Amino acid sequence: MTHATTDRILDAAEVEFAAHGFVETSVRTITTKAKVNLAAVNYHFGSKKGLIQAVTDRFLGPLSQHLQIQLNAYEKSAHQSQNDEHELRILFNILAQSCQYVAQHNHHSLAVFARLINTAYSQSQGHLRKHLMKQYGASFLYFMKILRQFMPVMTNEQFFWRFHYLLGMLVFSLSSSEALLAICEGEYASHRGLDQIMADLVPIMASAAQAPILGDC
Amino acid sequence: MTHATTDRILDAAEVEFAAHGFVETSVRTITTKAKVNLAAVNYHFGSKKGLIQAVTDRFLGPLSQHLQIQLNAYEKSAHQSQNDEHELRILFNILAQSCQYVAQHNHHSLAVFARLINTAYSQSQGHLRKHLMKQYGASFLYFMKILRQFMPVMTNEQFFWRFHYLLGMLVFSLSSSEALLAICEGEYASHRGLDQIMADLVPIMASAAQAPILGDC
DNA sequence: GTTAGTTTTAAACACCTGTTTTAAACATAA
DNA sequence: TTATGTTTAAAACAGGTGTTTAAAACTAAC
Repeated sequence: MTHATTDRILDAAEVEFAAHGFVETSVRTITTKAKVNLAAVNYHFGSKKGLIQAVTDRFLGPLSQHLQIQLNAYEKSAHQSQNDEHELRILFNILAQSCQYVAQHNHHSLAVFARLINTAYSQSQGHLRKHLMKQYGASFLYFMKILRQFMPVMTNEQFFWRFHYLLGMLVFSLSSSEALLAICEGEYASHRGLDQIMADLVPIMASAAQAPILGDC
Repeated sequence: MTHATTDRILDAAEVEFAAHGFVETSVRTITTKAKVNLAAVNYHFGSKKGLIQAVTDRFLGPLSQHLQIQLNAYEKSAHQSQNDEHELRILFNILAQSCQYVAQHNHHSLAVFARLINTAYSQSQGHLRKHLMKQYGASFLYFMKILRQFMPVMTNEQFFWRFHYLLGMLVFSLSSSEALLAICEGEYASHRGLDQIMADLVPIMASAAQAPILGDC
């Protein structure tokens, strides 16, 4: 065992952050759940901020790596783009499968990750956003660059916003999946896992990506 | 003047909550910005929770009322449904305009509202969610009922999830608008307000509502 | 003008926060 | 074993949190 302490801290922090947000969860509850001394967080991660970044890194590192490889393979293979929507579905499917690949050993971690991104954007955690962009910006800019080719009929600005609208749908759906499952509990027979949700979203995102831009309705 | 104090508190709280979230903003900063004594919040609203509820009620009350009236008017007028997508756009536009109508005097309230919905759904224990559903659920079930007619080619279960995917896109986009604006600050010339975002989303949601359901990609 | 009810004020309360400190325990190599 | 570096431990630190208290100020009715 290399460092059981840091891993236990990361595991506990992941769960608590996802459940209650960054600000609402204290270092003390994390160290208590991890059965670790209070000072361990500052010793191993420097600060609470450092812990937050470490938690997200543990997920985003493998994700961006896997995504980059898949996108490289996609670009290498000839795509005579028969159809923009078809290519968009392939690309969103790559994103979905990269997420599932990273979360395959820990099914909770995908929901946790989505909630982390969600809170990073909706709680004004500017430091986290900047860190994420600095660390993993390249992978996602790469994804955006490829995606851009199949969303030609819009300006760069419109594309930027459209992309984040789509990303928002994905992030929110995953991070509120527990609540939604609780709502329709007993209502519907089939149970929807996160993989099912992501599969649902692929064609929806592809359609939404191609929706026209209207000045007025 | 009936109650300058409570109104000043609500106004200040709205701005701060929208900018920094519920947890990150302290009662002290609110009372300072409102130029009101610290104890005023607890005197007039009982607690910080009470203040949060008052802020959101000031938005959700008129919103659900306005929405209900508009939907009633929509149903009364004959709609020979030439086209599902067209009707969907009209309905999402009604939702968007209801939000804008309520937020016309205080632009921050919409972001606050979106943030509240977001946290209500991503919190694992949905006390807030249940409260909102009890108070304003009727209006939104009404909205869902009308929407359902123009999304016929899916089961009730599929409709339920699809609806929340769309809602998620709206909620996330509004509640993280501040972060998105910070990201593309200086990058693009035109400033995107919340009303612009909502206008963007109307055709996108209509397209996403009609996206096909695929077993596999 | 006096009284009763409401609102505002300043101070204090009790508690929780992230972080630091100092000493002890542990591990590893000479 | 001794020496060295790393990790853990308990305690304290300095500051911020929501809330409460008790006195003061104000407002309106009689």
